[in-house]
Amino acid sequence: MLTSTQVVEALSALAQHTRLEIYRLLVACGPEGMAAGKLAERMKVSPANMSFHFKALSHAGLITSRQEGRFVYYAANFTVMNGMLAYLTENCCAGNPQDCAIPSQKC
Amino acid sequence: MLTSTQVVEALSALAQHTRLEIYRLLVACGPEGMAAGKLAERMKVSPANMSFHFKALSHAGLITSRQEGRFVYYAANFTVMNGMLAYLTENCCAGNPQDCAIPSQKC
DNA sequence: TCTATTATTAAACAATTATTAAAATGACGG
DNA sequence: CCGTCATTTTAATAATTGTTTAATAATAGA
Repeated sequence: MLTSTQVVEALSALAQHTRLEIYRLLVACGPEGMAAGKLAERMKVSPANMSFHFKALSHAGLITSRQEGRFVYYAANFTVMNGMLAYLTENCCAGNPQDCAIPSQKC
Repeated sequence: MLTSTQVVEALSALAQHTRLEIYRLLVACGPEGMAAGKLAERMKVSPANMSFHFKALSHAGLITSRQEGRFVYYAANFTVMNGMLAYLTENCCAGNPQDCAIPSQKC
């Protein structure tokens, strides 16, 4: 279970065009992930800027990294994404995943 | 279907403590929604600041508003939330809602 | 109409974020 | 060790965001 602070952090990390694309790409890449440089080239973003975005994503726990020789591979971590989706579904969707139905009247 | 730009906008709108709480509260409130002032009081936020946050949320399409006498009632709109969840599930979760499984290797 | 109430807008400011360029770190092969 | 490659860090800057205060609408009731 994620705290609301963790959810806000994850939302912030994904609330930016470049980072949402990075995450999408890493999801498609699978558990092996992709080297930082290759990702930077693929996204047409400078390596320094890429590092900045990696930091935001990994601080939120959305990606992991591992060193392999001179390369650093990044990969998507689904745990936080799942936690975020669960939080939004339970707390912001009246508990109805696919069709957020009419919620109970409480005001 | 939401565009990635719409998804980023929705994520940005929710990627802030006060606004996530506003949305949560409005979901719990149901379709009748809640008056702006009451919500501001409940959240311990100044009316002006509240208006600022309302604007972000309604610009993203996450809430709607209606005038009723002197009051303006805000209510959660599930359409965009659903679209956002669908986008994240399909594009950022390898299509596996509740357990984002091991995705296909593409890199 | 005058006044009180409810909410939004505008202006000002502090704080945060995204980007770039330059310097620094760490890893490998000779 | 040296030099090079891959990445990160730092510093500087522009742009965006969140908050406050004051001013402005819009509505309702006396």
